[in-house]
Amino acid sequence: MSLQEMVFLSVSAALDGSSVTPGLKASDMLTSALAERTLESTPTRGPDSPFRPSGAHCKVSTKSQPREPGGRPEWLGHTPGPGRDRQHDRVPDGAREAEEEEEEEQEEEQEEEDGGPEGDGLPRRRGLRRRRVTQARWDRVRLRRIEANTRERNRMHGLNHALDALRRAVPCPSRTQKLSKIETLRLARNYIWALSEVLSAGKRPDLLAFVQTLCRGLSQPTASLVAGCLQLSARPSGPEPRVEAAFPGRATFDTVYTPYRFRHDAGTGPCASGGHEGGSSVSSAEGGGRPFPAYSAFCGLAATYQPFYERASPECSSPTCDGGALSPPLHYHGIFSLKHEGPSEPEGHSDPDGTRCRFGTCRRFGTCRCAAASGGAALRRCAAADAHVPYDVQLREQFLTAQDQLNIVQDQFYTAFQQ
DNA sequence: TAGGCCATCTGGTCCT
DNA sequence: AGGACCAGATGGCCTA
Repeated sequence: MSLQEMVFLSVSAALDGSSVTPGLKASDMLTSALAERTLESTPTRGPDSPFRPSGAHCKVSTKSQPREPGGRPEWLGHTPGPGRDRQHDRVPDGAREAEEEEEEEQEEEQEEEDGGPEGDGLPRRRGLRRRRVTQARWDRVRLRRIEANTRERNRMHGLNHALDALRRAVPCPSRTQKLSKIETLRLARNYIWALSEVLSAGKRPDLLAFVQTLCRGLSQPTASLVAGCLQLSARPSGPEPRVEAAFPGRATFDTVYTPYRFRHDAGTGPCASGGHEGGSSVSSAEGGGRPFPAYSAFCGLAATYQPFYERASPECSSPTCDGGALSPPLHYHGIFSLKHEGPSEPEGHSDPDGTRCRFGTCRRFGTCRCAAASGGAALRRCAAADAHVPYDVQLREQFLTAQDQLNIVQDQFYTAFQQ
């Protein structure tokens, strides 16, 4: 926006008594316009900005030439700002910066005493005093910008790592086509929902219905990919055959209800690295990389259990309702509390081995919350620590295998959002 | 070639 | 003051 345009807009806004830019008054716009003029046409955005390299700068540098974290961008060394003295680039001396800074401050103090740069004797208006952009100041600003860029880059890398972990937690990890970020989040949400429905139903569901739940809200390519990974042709409509008829045998169930890493990468993925990922405990506890336990095991136990869930509110029962009041249809003694309740803090204690418990039900304390935040490990530790209820332990320990899986997916989901 | 996806830069805002 | 977080802008890569 040119100075003329900004002045025009500012005046117009002043006449209207409104702001041109939300949160920015007309007077502020005028001030900023003057400040821009003061900076002697040194835009901070756009292709002419000294803060960004001209032309290609983004993906090329990271894909073809991976840039070292915190490394000095190539453009920095030889892209002087407009009107800059190239001599300064050859003398990046800290002493020189300090000297300039001192000189600058002395000049400003002198101007202050003289009553302004013009020396007219009038008291200088502090609010309008503009600090001149010196080389030292310019370098400092640029250095801070570079550091901020590095932090931002690392932050986004962490977010992407969490998303990768989430991709491995959901079914259908295609080695040829990576799920996009948004599709990964949607699929994870659907997966949580589908597993919750399995647990809440307490019986073997239709495979097709399961897959349809997985594919809700996904794009057609992703839905086809999911269906393909689950060895099911994507059919948006039509009769829903019983799983037993369409896919006899348990292998299909294991395929559907078992995340990829438990089938193929058990104990080797990021979840095996320990930490907060929560998957290693499952692998080791179940026999060091053994495939995830048979689906029927926990289904049978679940069927014998008392109803332990509450259905989600029907006003928005479809996972396709993005941003709506969507929660998995399971609320199991407080273990799951995604959206409606939110994560609660433990009620004044930790679980027996000192692990902070969140979200779950600890058998020992009854109201202790654990599991989701730390995967199934914390819940298992809570269970193993109590030796006075062997029957209950056995039942729940077997049931936890399914619970663990759901917790892990939720854990990945939380991790992705907490990054 | 258009559109989707992504990485990066950037400035603003909020928080510690 | 400095860092985290956020959203807009930009341009590259890939695919239909």
